[in-house]
Amino acid sequence: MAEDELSKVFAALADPTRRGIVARLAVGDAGVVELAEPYDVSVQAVSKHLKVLEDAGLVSRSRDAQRRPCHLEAEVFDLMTKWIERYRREAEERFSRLDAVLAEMESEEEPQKKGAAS
Amino acid sequence: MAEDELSKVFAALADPTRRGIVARLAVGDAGVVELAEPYDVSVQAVSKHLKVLEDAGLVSRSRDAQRRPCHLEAEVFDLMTKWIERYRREAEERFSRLDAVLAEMESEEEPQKKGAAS
DNA sequence: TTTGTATTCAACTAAGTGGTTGACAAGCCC
DNA sequence: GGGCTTGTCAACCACTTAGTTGAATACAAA
Repeated sequence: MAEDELSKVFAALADPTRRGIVARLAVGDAGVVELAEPYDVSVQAVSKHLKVLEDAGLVSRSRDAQRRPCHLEAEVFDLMTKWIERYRREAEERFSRLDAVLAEMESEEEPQKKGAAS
Repeated sequence: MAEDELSKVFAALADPTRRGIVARLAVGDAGVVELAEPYDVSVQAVSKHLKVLEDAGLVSRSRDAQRRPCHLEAEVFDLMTKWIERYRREAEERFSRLDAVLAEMESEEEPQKKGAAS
């Protein structure tokens, strides 16, 4: 579940400009023009980036006259962190178990050839 | 630093097939054919996915006869986790400071109009 | 050596992405 | 209202990407 929401979040953060926007929004809400300033691209391009971030749930937007201030939604980060931590933990546990498993395999079965994953 | 290494890692994990491969590799090392089995794509396609993962530093490969077993490199996950946690923390801190800041702004300056980020 | 298996390389295609420019809507301010 | 600012929409372009098929490489086993 949340399978392709996760895809959207990762894809959104795969772009340095978008990560920069996130970094800036972590400091405080801002509008499109303001967010575009540090970059050498058009305001329209940044507007597109924001749509990607919004679609991924990383950013929400409100209304303030003509401005549409962008706000960073921190909760979505949890989704990523959970996914990452899960597999990192598994991989690390497996790594720390390696000696024991290897020793057991060698004594019980054939000397390791095809490996542990079937 | 590590700016576009981070891009590669995020981009690599933005694809559900590649996340599936990572999940599988967390259980144990495996070869290309084995990794391709659960998916409805050609072995060549999976080989390409593995190149992406390898290029992002998420996977390393060794030699075992004709096979090139893939191994999950857990360290790169730290890079992501650090980035994510940094901005999440900042955003959350800012959120929890919001009341105080707002009150101070209203009493000292004009009623909030353009916001805190300049 | 021939056959079979695992993997990659090459060329191609369809779709997606990040960028552009130009036009237009929405809203303040004079 | 007229002008300025903020932001989006539309059409277009260059490039990348995920997939395909077909041929080639590397090695084991017979």
